[in-house]
Amino acid sequence: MKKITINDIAKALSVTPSTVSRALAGNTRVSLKTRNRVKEKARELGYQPNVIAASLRKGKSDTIGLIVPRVNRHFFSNVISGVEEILNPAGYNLVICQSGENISKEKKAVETLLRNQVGGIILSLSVQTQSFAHLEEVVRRQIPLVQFDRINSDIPGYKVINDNYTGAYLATKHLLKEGYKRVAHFAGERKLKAYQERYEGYLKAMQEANCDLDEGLIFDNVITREAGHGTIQRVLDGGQADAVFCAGDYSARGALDGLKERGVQVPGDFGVVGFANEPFAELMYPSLSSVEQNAFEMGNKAAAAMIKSIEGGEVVTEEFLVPVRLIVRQSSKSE
Amino acid sequence: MKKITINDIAKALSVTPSTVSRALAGNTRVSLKTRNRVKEKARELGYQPNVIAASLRKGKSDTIGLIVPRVNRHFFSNVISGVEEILNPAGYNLVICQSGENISKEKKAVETLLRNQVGGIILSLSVQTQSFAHLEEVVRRQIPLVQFDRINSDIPGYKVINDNYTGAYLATKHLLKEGYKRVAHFAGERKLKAYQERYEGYLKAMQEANCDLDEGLIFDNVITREAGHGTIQRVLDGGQADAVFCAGDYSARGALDGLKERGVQVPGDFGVVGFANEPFAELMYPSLSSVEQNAFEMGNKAAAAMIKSIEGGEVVTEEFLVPVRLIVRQSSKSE
DNA sequence: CTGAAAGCGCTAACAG
DNA sequence: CTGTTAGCGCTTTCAG
Repeated sequence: MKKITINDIAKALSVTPSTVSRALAGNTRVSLKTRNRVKEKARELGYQPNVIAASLRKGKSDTIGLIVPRVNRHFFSNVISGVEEILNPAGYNLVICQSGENISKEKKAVETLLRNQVGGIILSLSVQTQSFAHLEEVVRRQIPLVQFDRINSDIPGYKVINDNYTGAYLATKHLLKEGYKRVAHFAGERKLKAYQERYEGYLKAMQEANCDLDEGLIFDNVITREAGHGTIQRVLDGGQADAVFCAGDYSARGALDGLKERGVQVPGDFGVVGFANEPFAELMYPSLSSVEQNAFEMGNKAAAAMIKSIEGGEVVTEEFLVPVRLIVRQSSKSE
Repeated sequence: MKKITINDIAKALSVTPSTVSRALAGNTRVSLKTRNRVKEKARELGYQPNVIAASLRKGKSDTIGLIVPRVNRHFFSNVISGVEEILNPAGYNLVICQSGENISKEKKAVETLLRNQVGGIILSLSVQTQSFAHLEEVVRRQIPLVQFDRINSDIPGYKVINDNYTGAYLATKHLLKEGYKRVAHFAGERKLKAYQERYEGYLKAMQEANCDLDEGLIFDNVITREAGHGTIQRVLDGGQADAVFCAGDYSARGALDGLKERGVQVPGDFGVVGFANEPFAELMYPSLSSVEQNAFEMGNKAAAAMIKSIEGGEVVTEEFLVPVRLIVRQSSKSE
């Protein structure tokens, strides 16, 4: 029941381990005949390569680390699928870590991946993250780093982001076109670029419509269902808005809950558009209009960028924009 | 920009690498003073242990592999969180692989994990899986294996499962109690124990109610939304049932869609209960009654079982039952 | 309490 | 086309 190694194959065939290693790697410098004998014997003995040993020797591994805030978010789990779809056929393995939207878990995840000598790290920042020493360390160690969605532009390397600006612009414009006049915005953590861009897209649409830009229409850091639910009450009490564009579907859901409780007619008296097109959006009553992000494609692009980084050698700083599209449902109709 | 190793620390302190290794491991056989000097110097130099090298030497790693059909299923992503909650504090890392409900991807995942010398594998079988050579290989190699949810009882090792039987029993009984007479069952792949048990729980409730057990009420392998949608048409055409207990929420959702299209009143004319309590269950209209599985706790238990396997040494075969509960919503009321 | 030495399994110069 | 040799970074006997 001993583990069988290339040495065992070598002995059985009276060749050296180097030859076996080369043969297994498909190196054409060893004769086709030998290559086949080696492969045959390997199968016969039930040989399984020890990638740990190979990684140690090569100082590199074919494992890519992926850090996401949480795997049970529709968006992130689809990104994961997208990443896998590219990475697996290319011979890379994926290790997934969760930061739980928590900076210290994020740091620990980075550290763990580095200690495991991963070949590269793909990550989306936690909302909490404000300091970036852990990312700088990755760069300093020359480990390829690809950021997606929630990124920090100051860190070198490839980045893959949604066209948040356009999505927000379209969503807001749509509400205005449907006849809503005073569109509020439930923003996310604006220190994160994704949320800042949604904010800007919203602003742009409002300015184009010559809306009197009221700071009182902007509510920062409203991303959870609870926050959405609480904030919509304040909006209704103040009476300053008749619609809201939310930077996320969860706060939109909370807002819809709150509106229902207060007996406000949606759509009609109040319009709501979210962002992310979570699976629950189409199931709600009224169904929630939302901006769909192409999570799967983001995953594809991030993985492709990672492979390029690894194989390219040098660090390239470039941002890829993934298009989004507005999905109009009931919550934002004119009536 | 060289990587710093224990040798560097050893040189800087004029001790040997062995001492550094022991000191870092907290071995009390080295003096407290030396231990502190080593740790201090390690910090100063920015030392990061190379777990790859340690794993190679020890022939074991602190990485646990987790194989799930897909991460973007509510149930599985919650299991992941539950597993992480136990594993991380215990000093283990988690590698997550997706089988995509596909036997060959599942086999490849197992192989990859073995090649990476993981310390153990936690998995839930893909629906497709009918042959188990890959699991036997894991056992043969003496790698701890913990199965959860979709398990094969013939493979040795710990198993963590839902109380599927009771859940199905309660769901079916509830429908009967609400006045539905002829309850159909949309079963899953009955070769999988989880689905077989749900089937048996259903049977038991039907028998207790002295229902004329009609084979025509049982529909095998109906787990997707599409299958549920298609099958409910046949049920309605046949007119043999006035309610259905589905082995999963997706088929229940499909059934609900189909019933709505046909203008059948739910609840009232037809009752529906699902299984899994997916997030969409409470949002549907009518909201879907379902059996909630405690995914998070399953994850906890599976992780704890894994640690026990690793630390215990010998293979213990034992099944842990995780309780479930029926959540009654609109779709199964009497009217 | 610390050191010396060997080796986990594999790869990659360098030779021939 | 194949062999020799050295070593990736760490842990662990065995000595002392």
